Amino acid sequence: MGQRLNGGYMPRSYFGDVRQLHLFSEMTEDSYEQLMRGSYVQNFPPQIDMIHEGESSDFLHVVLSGAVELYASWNGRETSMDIVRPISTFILAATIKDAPYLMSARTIEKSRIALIPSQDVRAAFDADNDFARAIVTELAQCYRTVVKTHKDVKLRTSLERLANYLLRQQVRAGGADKFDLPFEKRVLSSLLGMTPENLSRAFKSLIPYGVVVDGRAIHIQSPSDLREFAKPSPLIDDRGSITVGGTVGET
Amino acid sequence: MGQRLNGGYMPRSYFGDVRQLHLFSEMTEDSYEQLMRGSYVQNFPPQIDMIHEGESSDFLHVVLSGAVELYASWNGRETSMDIVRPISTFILAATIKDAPYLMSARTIEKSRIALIPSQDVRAAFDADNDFARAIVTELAQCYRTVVKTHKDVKLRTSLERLANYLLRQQVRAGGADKFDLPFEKRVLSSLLGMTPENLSRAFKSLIPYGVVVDGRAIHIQSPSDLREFAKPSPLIDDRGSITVGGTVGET
DNA sequence: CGCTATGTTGATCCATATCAATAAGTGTGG
DNA sequence: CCACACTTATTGATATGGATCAACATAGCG
Repeated sequence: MGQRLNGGYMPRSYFGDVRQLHLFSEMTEDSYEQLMRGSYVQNFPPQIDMIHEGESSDFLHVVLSGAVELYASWNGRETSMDIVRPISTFILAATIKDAPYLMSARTIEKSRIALIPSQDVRAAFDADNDFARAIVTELAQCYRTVVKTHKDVKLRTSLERLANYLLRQQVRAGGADKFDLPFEKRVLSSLLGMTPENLSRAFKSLIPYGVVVDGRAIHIQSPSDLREFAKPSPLIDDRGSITVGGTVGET
Repeated sequence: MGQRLNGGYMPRSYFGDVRQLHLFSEMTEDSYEQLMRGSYVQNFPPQIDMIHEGESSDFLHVVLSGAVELYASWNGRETSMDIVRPISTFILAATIKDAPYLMSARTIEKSRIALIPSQDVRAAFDADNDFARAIVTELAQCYRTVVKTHKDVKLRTSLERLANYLLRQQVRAGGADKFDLPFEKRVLSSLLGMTPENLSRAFKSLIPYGVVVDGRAIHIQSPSDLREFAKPSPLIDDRGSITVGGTVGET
């Protein structure tokens, strides 16, 4: 403990950013100061591997800016599991259980990451009852999100997953009929469990439903047609949409 | 509240069975008595739907005997998500979040189920700090199990999933080279994300690796050959194996 | 401005689903 | 306890979603 890599101790200017997460907002000031004392902030360029599955979980990570891809590998294959955007934590479960990471993480953009020593998180968990309860809420949320993702994969074809993904993104874009994909199509294809080639063709297949694609720009010309095809369900597609500092919408 | 369906209040004879779950073992005697006071036990025949996805979560369920299939549906399709065996709880996350069930549940055998009113669970969660911490451990466990299942589906072919499933079952059977499938092949195929026809052919494809199947009886003649093909990974295949009252093996 | 990574398109292959028919269990009631 | 009925499992034939391989186009980026 105490070894500083780069970036040094966490500047107090970030204290507020991290604190606004549900996970930390109800902690006692004491516990929070204690946690931050051993934490630090690092800046990463894009495409940097931060953690690798199988390693022991030394830090709880908080994405302050940028974007992080969680992915998994087996037998030479690789798949994207989730994309984490500010301001959220990741690998909380591994931290709490003091168990190896189940997923790897790499930046997909230039990112600023807060690193909180796992043993400090566990100490706060033991000492602070409200923090323990906040972790329950967070983990229940994470659990339900993975269950939804798993239903998505097992119950839908790749075309249906894409259609529903676009509708979810439209919601995140505030309902606008034009928005940009938040990352490369290559990453999207892996996230949706398909190949880049298949994704390319899937976009084509959605033209009859009024989906127009130009690079990363998506135009949903006829939301009703797309919805009729996609048949979105709150039990799969309602994901916690984030407005900085608060989760909006029950999940 | 207070409406008794059938089975009446929980007989004290079950108090110990439920208490031995990690989830409840560290509760104060007070909180535990409080929880049990409003709970009851019901016996179900096989193939009975107990809860349906989308409903609000009125009870935390505990499987005391038998087996329960968690499954999910969308647009006329259905898939098995997990099988819950004694003694375990299910739908804890929905209970805690007071959110709708994401999965349905039906008995696959004659089963005895304890029903604990969700509001009592939430009350205990608020009042009992140790219980809150036990829930964290349980949810982290659940989360990691779903992540593993999701990796299994996204990274492996159906044949590879079957091979690894058999190896996991072998572990559960204490390493014996002969054991029985714990439920119908139809259910197994859905759990593994394939059709019954495909499962039937998959078993055939494993013959070269020394897998002999006769009804539900499995004989793994050459574990080393099967392992060489299946390439099991602790980051996917180590699932919490249960010895009544305790989880054995880190997950 | 050219290199390299990303994305598209076409041809083909493979895994898995579907449809159809049969066989084998399994449970139920006479 | 057996016979029937119904469900589950197997097997074969075929269809299809999606992967792979290959070539080319395009877009970022240094």
